[in-house]
Amino acid sequence: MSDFELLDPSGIPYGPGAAGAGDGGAAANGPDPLVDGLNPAQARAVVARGPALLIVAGAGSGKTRVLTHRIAHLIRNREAWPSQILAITFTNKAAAEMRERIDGLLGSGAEGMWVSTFHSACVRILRREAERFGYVSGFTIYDSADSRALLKRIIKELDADTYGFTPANAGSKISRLKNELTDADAYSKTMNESDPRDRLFVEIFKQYEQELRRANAFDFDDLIGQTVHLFRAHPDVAAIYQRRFRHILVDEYQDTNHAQYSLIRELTRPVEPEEVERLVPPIRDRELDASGRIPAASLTVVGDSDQSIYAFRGADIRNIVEFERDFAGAEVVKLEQNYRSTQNILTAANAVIGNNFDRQEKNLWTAEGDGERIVGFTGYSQHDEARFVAEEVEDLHRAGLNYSDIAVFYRTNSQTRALEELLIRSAIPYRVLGGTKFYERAEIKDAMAYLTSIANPYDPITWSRLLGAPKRGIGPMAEAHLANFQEAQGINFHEAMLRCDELSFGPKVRGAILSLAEMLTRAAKMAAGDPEHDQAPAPVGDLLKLILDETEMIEKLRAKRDPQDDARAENLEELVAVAREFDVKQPGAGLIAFLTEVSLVAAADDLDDSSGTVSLMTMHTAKGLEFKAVFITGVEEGLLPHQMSVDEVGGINEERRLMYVGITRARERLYLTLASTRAVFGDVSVAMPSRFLQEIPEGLIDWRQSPGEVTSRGGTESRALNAPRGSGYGGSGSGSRSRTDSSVSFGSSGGYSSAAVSEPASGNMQSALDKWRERKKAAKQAQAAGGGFPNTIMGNVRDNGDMELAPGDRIRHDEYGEGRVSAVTGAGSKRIAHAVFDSVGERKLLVKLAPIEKLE
DNA sequence: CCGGAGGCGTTTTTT
DNA sequence: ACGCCTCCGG
Repeated sequence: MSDFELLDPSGIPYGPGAAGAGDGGAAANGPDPLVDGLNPAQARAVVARGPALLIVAGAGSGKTRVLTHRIAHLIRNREAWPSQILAITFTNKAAAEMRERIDGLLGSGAEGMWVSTFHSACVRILRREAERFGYVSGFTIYDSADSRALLKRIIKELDADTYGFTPANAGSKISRLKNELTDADAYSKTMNESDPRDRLFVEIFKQYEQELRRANAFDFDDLIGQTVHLFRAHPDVAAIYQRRFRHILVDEYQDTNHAQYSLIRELTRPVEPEEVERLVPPIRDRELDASGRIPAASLTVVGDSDQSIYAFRGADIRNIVEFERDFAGAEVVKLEQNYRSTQNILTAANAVIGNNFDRQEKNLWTAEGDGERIVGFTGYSQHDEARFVAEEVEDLHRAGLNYSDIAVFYRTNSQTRALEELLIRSAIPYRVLGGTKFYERAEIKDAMAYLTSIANPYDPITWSRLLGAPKRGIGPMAEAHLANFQEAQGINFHEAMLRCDELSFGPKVRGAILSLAEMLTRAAKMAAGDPEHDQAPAPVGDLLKLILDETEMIEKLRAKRDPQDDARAENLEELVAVAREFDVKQPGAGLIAFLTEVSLVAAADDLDDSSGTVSLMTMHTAKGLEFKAVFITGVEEGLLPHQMSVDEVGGINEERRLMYVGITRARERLYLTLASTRAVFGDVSVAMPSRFLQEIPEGLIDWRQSPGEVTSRGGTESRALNAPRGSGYGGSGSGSRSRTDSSVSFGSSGGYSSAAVSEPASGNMQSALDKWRERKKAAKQAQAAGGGFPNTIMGNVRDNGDMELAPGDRIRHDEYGEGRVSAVTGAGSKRIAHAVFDSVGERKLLVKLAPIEKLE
């Protein structure tokens, strides 16, 4: 991504044919592999020409196929060079796939085509044009954590926390405004002058903008917003891109926000004659229309308003609803035939989404037949639910399904804990997409801070981070002195550190600063290379290795006793591997390209079809993906729809669309699971089945265990169990709570709390506390020894140590009963026993953790 | 200046 | 229940 050419590789600028004048039916006679095999609507979407095209693409209706064929069709018919095409996708992975498929359709030569996300495309433009508005090309891209760190400083400085401002709430408000293309100045004109809180917010916003600029940094929202700003403030720059991109295609258009919409608007403006004159290289006559303008690029958007699920980050459904009014001469093509799912799954999806009153009628259908019924299951708790998922995954796998054909969805990331625990125990390979991502881990951010600072030595957030990692005796005091010096002298942080003799530091601190500065300077030289001495820029892997070696970050982690630190050291080694891989895949691309790629990875980019693992993700991350078997978990009121959404206008409808997205990801098998109690913040509470379940026709769901069964059974059991117990904490008010069944709760929390209450009676408060602490410590140690997976439930922790199992051994499992080991595979803590149980048949168990004992 | 311990807020979804 | 942050003792 070092540079880009405005000319086609063939050397002929803006060439083949008169752009925009194609008649669309180029290959009307004779077979055309790009159109044959498509249904009439799809074919129309491929060959339609004109200023604007909206493809309303229902879930699974083959829109990716249509998009790739459309682009290939344009190129093959010589209506456009690849370099004249800009295709916007939702994730980097989707972009890579689309490029590959187009390559496949054309045989070769889709180079020069821009296929990327909004954010990547904008970074590319901004890096190229940064100097025009006071940035330099090596600018840092702040992720939300960096933004929050900056806001935290500003809020502290302004004492704004006393007015209830937090980095999070100020950040989300700023983000919302930026998505509307409102900057601090514009906002200050519309605000309520008499509200001190509003005035303070404007001050925060202003300082935030200033600090970003001083740091030579953009936040996520800036990437889009500043590009729009660039185009509006510099028509000559805009003209370069307006001229270059003759065909713009945008996927998932229903999830574009105002800033993204504005970007598209800017890019699809004609170039006026006065700008045409200033363009270099010179314009050919055939690029111009009769009035001397370069005509507007043709725009194709693909979307489905039923799948709009990003309103919370500013997505505006009106962009797609009003498209026809917005872009004169727009044609609309509807794709309703589904090629992905069975009819049962589609019927359920249609039934659910049909409850949204504010939509256009649309029905998905398939020619493929009904398929299996949807399976429903209600567990007593989220662990019960997770156990069902794990067992069912194993059954599917035994039935011949690859693990990578299976996905488990949930509404919130916190739901992964219970699922992971059961998957680990069942020895099912899985992968969590999104959540706490690799690049968000502290140790990774620490190491990345060095690389970022090399590219942008003006960035205080990054610099502050690397000063303290690893600990080297440079604390907040030293940092503040250096930062003041840096600002006063107008130099960058590395220079300020090199000149720390001019400040009065003690010898120890001074030495630490100088050796750090020396290392950074050396690394920066390596990164830049030296063209005069024929020295190429150093590979990113070498830079990273230098940093890790000199700082001894890995060694220091290994020296600690905490097993978590071993995992951190491994993560750093993994990072080196990632960098090396980047160097191989994009030789000579350079440090900035690496940093950009890392900043813009999306959750779904991690998906690897060949990994052979079950995929866990939120339903948001699942958008655009498909799997043979899909589990939607936590289908409960308060979770799906989420509690937070019920008060928001349109909140429920958006949740319903989310459910719709989830359902329509499934090709063959769909499971809907829930639990009748769920632990939230540690407290167990009763969960009700989601309203969305009632919207699915009854006969479609095969309930293995219905919500009704569990409530009645669990209720009876739990009442007997908890009869003397009162509500909440104190157990003394017993019996006062037996009015309705809905207030019963299960699980161990009741047991624990009554034990805690009775403790003071038999001793003093102190000893009870000590005992509790000891228990907690023991649990922690056991967990660490057991491989350290998160959120093990206390009392459930197991460690079978080095239990020896051999084929033929009899074992007893807490849930499955007795069985016989048929084989043992794997090694060490990952040893897996394959066993046949008398009651439930074949199961795989992780020897170290499974609740089993060996029978003699 | 650094590490541990206790206190507090946290969870809706993401580029 | 957990992790982050702050406060306190070396």
